[in-house]
Amino acid sequence: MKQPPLDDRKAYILATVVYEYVATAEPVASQTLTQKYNLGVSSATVRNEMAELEAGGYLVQPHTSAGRVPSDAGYRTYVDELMQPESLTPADRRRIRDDLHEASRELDDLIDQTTRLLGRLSKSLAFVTKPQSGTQTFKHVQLISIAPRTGVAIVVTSYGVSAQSLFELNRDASAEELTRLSSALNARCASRLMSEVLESDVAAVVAELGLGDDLRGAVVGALQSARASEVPEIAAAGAQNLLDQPEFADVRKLRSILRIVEEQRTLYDIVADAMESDSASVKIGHELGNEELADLSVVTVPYRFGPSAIGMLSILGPRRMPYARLLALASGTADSLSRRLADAEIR
Amino acid sequence: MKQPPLDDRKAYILATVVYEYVATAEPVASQTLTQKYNLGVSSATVRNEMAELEAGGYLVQPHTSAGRVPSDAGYRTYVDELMQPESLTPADRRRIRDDLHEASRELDDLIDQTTRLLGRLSKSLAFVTKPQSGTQTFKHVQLISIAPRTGVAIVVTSYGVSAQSLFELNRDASAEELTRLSSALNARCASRLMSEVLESDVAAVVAELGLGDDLRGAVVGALQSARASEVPEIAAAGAQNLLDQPEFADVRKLRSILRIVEEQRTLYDIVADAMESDSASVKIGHELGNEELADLSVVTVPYRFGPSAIGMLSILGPRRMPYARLLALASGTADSLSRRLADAEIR
DNA sequence: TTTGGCACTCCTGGCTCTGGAGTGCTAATA
DNA sequence: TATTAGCACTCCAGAGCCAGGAGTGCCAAA
Repeated sequence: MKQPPLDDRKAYILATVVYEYVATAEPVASQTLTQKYNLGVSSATVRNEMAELEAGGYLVQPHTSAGRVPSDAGYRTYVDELMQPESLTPADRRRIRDDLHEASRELDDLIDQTTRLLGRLSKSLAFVTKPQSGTQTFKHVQLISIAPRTGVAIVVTSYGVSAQSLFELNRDASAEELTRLSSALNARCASRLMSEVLESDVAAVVAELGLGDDLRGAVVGALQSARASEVPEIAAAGAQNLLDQPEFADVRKLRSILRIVEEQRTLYDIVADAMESDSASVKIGHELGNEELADLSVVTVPYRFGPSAIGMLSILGPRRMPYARLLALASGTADSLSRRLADAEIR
Repeated sequence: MKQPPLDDRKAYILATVVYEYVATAEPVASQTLTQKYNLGVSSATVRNEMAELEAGGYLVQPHTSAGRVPSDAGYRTYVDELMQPESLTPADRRRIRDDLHEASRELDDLIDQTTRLLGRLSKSLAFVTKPQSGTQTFKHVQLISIAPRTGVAIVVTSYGVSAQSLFELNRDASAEELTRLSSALNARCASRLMSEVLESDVAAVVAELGLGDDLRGAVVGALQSARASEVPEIAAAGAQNLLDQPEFADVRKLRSILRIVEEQRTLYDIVADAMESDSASVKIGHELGNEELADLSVVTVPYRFGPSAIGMLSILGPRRMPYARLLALASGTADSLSRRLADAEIR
């Protein structure tokens, strides 16, 4: 498993094997390469090179007399060093623009629609984490009485309306009372980061106005649901696209995936460190850290609100995926989403 | 395909075949019946009876020398006339109560959680339509200014907060102005059915107060998203459960299903007439009216808000499903959901 | 009307065999 | 030394075949 730097010809052969395997899903034979790509050498030479690439850990042979298939390390080298970055096709670019342009302004709906779009374009399973609270700022809270002893607290953040929560009171609260509380809270907390709007702020204001514990609870509840939870919600779409891939001819493969999508925790673990690094990331096979997902890969790209990443947009597919194309697709979609969010920002 | 009424023994045999096939997924042989169920007759007699049941269209034979399997008509007769209704097991009852008790009070979340619960309990694919507007009444609208020229309109209905919509204005609107408009709308429309709150009402109030077209648009937008659309949203969960069933060993089966779940239209068509009839309904195989779903069945049960059905709760599984158990499960869950909604009602 | 008996059908799984694809190695060549 | 033609070898995929067994249908007897 020594991995010396590859000379040009080996690099080209590795890249070609990946390319061909991605396209055909069949182990790649030396002869296929010499026929389809003009290497200028015979298939015997290619065989020698391939044997060395296998010794170096870049290729594997499903069985003795079969062609070669890239290993995790092979894909990794391809992604890091060999592949030609692609840019979006005009058709895709237009499609993204149009779809997101007419998308909802509500944050949740916007994320859902983006996820579905990405699923369709990538013909894979797409998933998108909903924004985390990092840069979300508090804009407004409003308490409304909607029935005797019943009210609703609405929290608006810079991303838009992000939570409402019903509450019940021990007694009727007058409209003025609620308005006074709302105004005082707004004055005290306006434009702070959501993470810095604390329960103690609420308690202070409520105490100052001489109001009851029930109102304090109502506001705190609404703030809590407005703050993203530790594991953000994740929207997913396009699972059925995976069924077209030959690697899922066996149903058991699929079961693990569907289960993982349904319990979002694992999905989140996969993208969490990409979120940290704040840049595009590709995880290949065993790099996903989950034996059940060992023949899958994930491409992850952050989307932004202003300067900082607030969520991730991912594509999950067979390890044999068109990495360059999917990276372009994810980046393009993330850019559009970021722009869309910036436009809709509440200042 | 004559279908004379079945004598007792034939009925018992048919019921047993269904029961056994549901349990084992293997064609049922005459000997299996005589061994496992004490029929008091020999397998030869059972064979004769089964041949007649086949002539009557209740059973089919996968091939000449195999056991029998129920036909659509066989299942239908079983469901309509032969099966023993079940009631919930105490364990399930407790599970439903506990899960829904700690569920969210927000309508959307509540439906999502109910769907997941039903998917887990039924070990099948569960889907639940979100409420349609039939009996939803208008409770409250509130316009809030949250930034210069930007506001949000919140609509609260009897089901709870059901829509918010951001709007922009040509000019700054004062808080009083917005409050006045909100109050006037509330006074005019309180407790009307959502379907009877019309754009003309909004226009009238806006005109009366001498306000601008932009405000009118804002309110109308919020009302529109609060009204359920023609095809309501449908929550689905548990697709991966289907993978455990032998009928999905072939991946192509699954593809159709996942596609149908993703585009909700077909799902809605399936339950739409059950919605009309306002009672539990079972659709078996071809009764679903879709060749791709011909070896599936669906159990559908309405849930209520007060006296009238506002949505449906369905379980989709292989035609070979435990009908009595799933009916009990769906009914029990629907009851709990209805009760939960009634408790949370905003009066 | 029921039932034991029996011939018959058809599926399933295992086995063998063959063709072909692809390799690795060796020896010749540039 | 790097390349290549040639060839033996390996292994898979698919076809064909066979045997076992499960289950039926029917007949004739009870």
